[in-house]
Amino acid sequence: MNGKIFIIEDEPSIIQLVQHNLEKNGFIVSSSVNGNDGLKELKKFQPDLLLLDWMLPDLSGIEICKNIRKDNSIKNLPVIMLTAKGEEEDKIKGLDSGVDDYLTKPFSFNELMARIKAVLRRSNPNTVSDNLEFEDLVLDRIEKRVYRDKKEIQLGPTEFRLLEFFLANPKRVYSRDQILENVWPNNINVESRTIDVHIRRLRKSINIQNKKELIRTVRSSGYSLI
Amino acid sequence: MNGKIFIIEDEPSIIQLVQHNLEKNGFIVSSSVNGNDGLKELKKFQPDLLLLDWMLPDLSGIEICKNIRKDNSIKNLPVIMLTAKGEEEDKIKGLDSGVDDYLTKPFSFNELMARIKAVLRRSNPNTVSDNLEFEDLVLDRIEKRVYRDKKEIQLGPTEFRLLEFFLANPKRVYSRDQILENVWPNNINVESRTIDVHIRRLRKSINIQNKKELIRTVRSSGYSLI
DNA sequence: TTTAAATGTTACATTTTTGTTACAAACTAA
DNA sequence: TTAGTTTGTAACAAAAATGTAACATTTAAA
Repeated sequence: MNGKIFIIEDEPSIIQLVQHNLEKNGFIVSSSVNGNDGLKELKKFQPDLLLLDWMLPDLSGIEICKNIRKDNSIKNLPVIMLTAKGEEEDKIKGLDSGVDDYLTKPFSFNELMARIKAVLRRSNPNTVSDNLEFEDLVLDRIEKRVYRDKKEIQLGPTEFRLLEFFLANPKRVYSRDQILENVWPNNINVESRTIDVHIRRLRKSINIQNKKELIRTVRSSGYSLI
Repeated sequence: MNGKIFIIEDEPSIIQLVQHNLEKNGFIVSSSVNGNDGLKELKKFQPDLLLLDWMLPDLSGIEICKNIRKDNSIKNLPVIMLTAKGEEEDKIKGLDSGVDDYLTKPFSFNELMARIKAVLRRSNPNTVSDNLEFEDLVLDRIEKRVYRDKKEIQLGPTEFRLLEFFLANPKRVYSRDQILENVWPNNINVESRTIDVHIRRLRKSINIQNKKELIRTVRSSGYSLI
């Protein structure tokens, strides 16, 4: 993955979080905290996609979007709009102001990632790769296969999702709660110990002889790759 | 089928639709929403055919076409022009500006496909094939026949469509929903178990002794070839 | 109309996946 | 060290997904 993404969002903590995660996924990211600066920097940066906050201190997201559609040099830039919950969602749904997709805060990073990929795939099919890789581990989302050291490994559905989740941000430590939220279907209640068991199953599957352990336990925090 | 097609068209929804369908039919597709960018990207992409909108925000289709015919490196690129209904059709008919064929919007995808094939067959006979192949499996769309290991196999209509669908992207895992959407006539409601049964029928038909199973079940995800 | 083919559905057997528990082992802090 | 906490592991039962055959209904063909 190697696209460029620009963010216009006035909440620094969101920028930081999203930017950090996107960069880990191989994107090149730049950002701005208000609309006017954003529009200027946008043109310099030439992104493949724009993440745009709905409420900004100066211009609204809608206005920015209209400006973009009018400007020939960036007319076709795909835009994903970010809205706070309840913040006139319907309007956005209704308007075809050229927004390619929108997302309601708070959103999970996985969801954002999925949308980004969908939008990029539409506009620029070569930007997105559907393989997740980490060291000698390869996960093919299209064919739903996993390889370690070029040899295929059989995983159950939950193990697959679990690994997919970790691979999006290798090395990052996830708490059991975070894992639960992102890997299990919504609103499903499972004991937190369940995760340990699945981790154990995943470990069993992806470990091969003479190769190092890939899943790290961080006591009282959670798990991560490497 | 393995040609590369480039699209210059300012209406994203048309691009999306056409691109998606062409890719399903095995073409590699790239696109641009305006003339100037299009001309540049065209040369990089080296397509076997160009779908060109008549009305574009910057250059007109005609101008683009003239540019192409002047440029030695892409001089012979076949072009199919797309025109909105009533949009000076006659002019196009009359002019020999090097357009190989033209099509009036709205057009059916089947019609587009037929023209593309016709044009490609003329210019580059090897690009077009109406056979889908995968390993020792051959599906002939014209004669509606299927062969495994050179021996003909009898399939029911649904089995045929099912196999045709899988063959467009072998190895790719499709969910039952995706299969439903693409193989069954629109808006038809069938139980998702129905798919399993048809898969089973297809399997029964295409499996021959001593040959490996061709349809893979991916538990909780769907099915794929190989 | 009669007959055969194609299709959708259901029921049941089989296999796989999953969640939970119980206990052992490892770790931490006092 | 020891007590308390956290994690690893195996086993088991319950739930879910899939394969298969049989049957009823629809559609097409003769």
